[in-house]
Amino acid sequence: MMEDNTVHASDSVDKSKIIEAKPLRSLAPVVPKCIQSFSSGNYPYGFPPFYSLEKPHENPIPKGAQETHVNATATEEDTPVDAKVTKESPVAAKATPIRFYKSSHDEEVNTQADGDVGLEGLNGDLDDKRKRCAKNVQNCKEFLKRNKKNRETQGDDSSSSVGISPLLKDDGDRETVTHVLMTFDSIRRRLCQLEESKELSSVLAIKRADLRASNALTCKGVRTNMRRRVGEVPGIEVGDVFFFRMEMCLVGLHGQSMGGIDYTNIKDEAQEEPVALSVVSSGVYDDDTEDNNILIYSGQGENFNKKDKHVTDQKLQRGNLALDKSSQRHNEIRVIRGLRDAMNRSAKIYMYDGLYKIQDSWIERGKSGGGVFKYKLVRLPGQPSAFAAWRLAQKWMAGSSSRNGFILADLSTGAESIPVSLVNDVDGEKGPAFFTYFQSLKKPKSFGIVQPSLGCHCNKACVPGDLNCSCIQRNGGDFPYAANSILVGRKPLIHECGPMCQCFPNCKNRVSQTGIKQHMEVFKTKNRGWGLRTLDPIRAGSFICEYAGEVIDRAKLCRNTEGDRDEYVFDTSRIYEPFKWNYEPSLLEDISSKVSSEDYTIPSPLIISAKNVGNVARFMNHSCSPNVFWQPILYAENNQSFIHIVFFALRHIPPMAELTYDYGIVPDGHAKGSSAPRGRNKCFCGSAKCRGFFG
DNA sequence: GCTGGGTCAATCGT
DNA sequence: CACGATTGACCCAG
Repeated sequence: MMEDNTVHASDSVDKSKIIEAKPLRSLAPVVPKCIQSFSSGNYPYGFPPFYSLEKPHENPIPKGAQETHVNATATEEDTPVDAKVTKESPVAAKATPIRFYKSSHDEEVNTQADGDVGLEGLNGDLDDKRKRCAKNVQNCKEFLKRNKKNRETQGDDSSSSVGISPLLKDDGDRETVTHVLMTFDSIRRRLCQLEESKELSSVLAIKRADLRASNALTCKGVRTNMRRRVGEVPGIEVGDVFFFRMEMCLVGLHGQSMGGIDYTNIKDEAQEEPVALSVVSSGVYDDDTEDNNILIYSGQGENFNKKDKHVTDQKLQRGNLALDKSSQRHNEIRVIRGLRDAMNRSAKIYMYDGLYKIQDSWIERGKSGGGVFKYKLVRLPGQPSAFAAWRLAQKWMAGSSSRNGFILADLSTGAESIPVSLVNDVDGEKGPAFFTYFQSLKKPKSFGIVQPSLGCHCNKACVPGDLNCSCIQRNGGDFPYAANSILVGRKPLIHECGPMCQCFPNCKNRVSQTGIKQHMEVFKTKNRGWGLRTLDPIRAGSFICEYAGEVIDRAKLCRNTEGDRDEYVFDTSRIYEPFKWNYEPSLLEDISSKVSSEDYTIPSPLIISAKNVGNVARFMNHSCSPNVFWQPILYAENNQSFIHIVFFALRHIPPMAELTYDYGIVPDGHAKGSSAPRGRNKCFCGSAKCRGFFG
């Protein structure tokens, strides 16, 4: 492939060349489109006041917020140890952001004079409105700037309940990385929800929830691995997936919010030179190769000078220079591989593919004729398969590659719109015991909760922010799902639209009723029987599946327990360790702080047996640090409402990862006959937080 | 339902 | 301390 147009960098490049600085873009004044939104709707602020359906004591209580948070998070692996030590700090207590707009919530009226533009001019003339909007935008920008300035002082505020200790901010660990990522996404989801329901006036429109969420975290010091480093990053594992560039910034994997090459200057004896830290290959420069252990990475820099319309060569500076130096030093470089999201074509998924070293570099003629730097990165041996495994999984899904231990293409035999494959590359077992595949609940006639009002009367689909929709009302005014059917937050009960509703079946409030969306497979584990794993990367909050099966009563469960044990039982009356998944309101002080309980409070216990009838959920194993959680969901069918147990992704899940949830613990009183320890299973989840048993 | 151009933006080194 | 090179994420027109 080395042809005439290919020259080795070391031979013929004038490394002293310096690029001409030229602006690539120009800033234009922004005129907000604010007039329509102010005049729309019957209510002055765009939406009517409503009363939360939650119990009153579940509403925000800023007073004890610190303690509450600590308790709520202590259970999951997302709270750094140091963050639990909350010493009194007057700074933290009075750290009030400058509010630059009025909240749309009546009870959250802005009292701060500074930057308060208010909405009292709503009835003024259009010019006045436009001016106010412009001022609002101005204030918004000032706010962000001020946030930036405050970072150094606020960022060190480790006494804040949400902050991270200075030590962990420099060098993280797995727990902290997970905590930061989950906090980021919880806020991002909430911002999307607010934006989609138009609870914010259009001047405050959050076009980029990812950036706003990241800004909130940076201001509060919820970051980790801020020390820039060569090589591996503590707490980040090869194969981890990310859905936004900002996520990688926040956990110190790749410090550039946009740039593909991250580098830093390091000082040696009297010498200072740039070295590369990480590169993101996102497919825009066709740097793909057949061999997944090799990455041909293109240098940065335009090949076309827009000013004088001349073809230019890339210069050996910035990222290119850093890559060159790293090559000479034989430094490790982290590689992040990006691919289009198959579920959401406009989005991208990034996977950390481990450490590489530059083996070769040269200059090639690009399509426009200008010189382009090329770096051949080779993956270091001994690392777990990540990107390669992902690509292989894609081939399996496409059916273009055969595989070891393949038993069945579709275990659901067409019941699911996406096939569920069955594989065993561990031993000779040909498959799990016989059962009937069924997607939902089979319930006795006696079961069901009759509700006075059934179903909404929306025509077409239910729209977020439409408070006339009775289903949205039942959800406390919130639409439970954000774009891409991502669950925004956990609640004791979520109300979906159902067959009784008049909205179309494609209404976005029926996420749990449309079947699985991920490619999954049932596989034989080494020590836990059959398990369920995903072939697709899964975003936090994604619907996975319902726990399908037969609704049974406790008497029947006990009968089963005495004979051969029913291992395929879901029982809501078990004890489930609480964990925090929803957004932390104190990170969104300037926007809105509606909190809902994350406790499981099922009115009457629900027991589902998937022994004879069930879906993929029956294969999900237990873990003490799971990546999936369950959420009760209610909707009406046949004049009755039923609770369904529905699983969602707790965090981002890489392809080929096993899906697990917490089975909970059977209360001693229920372990009828047999003594508690005997009724319980030894846990093989292998997590650091393993309780040792479950069930 | 896809593509392509336009817009606005966070970061860290210069 | 301000600036600028980088190209992501999203939106809307075609």
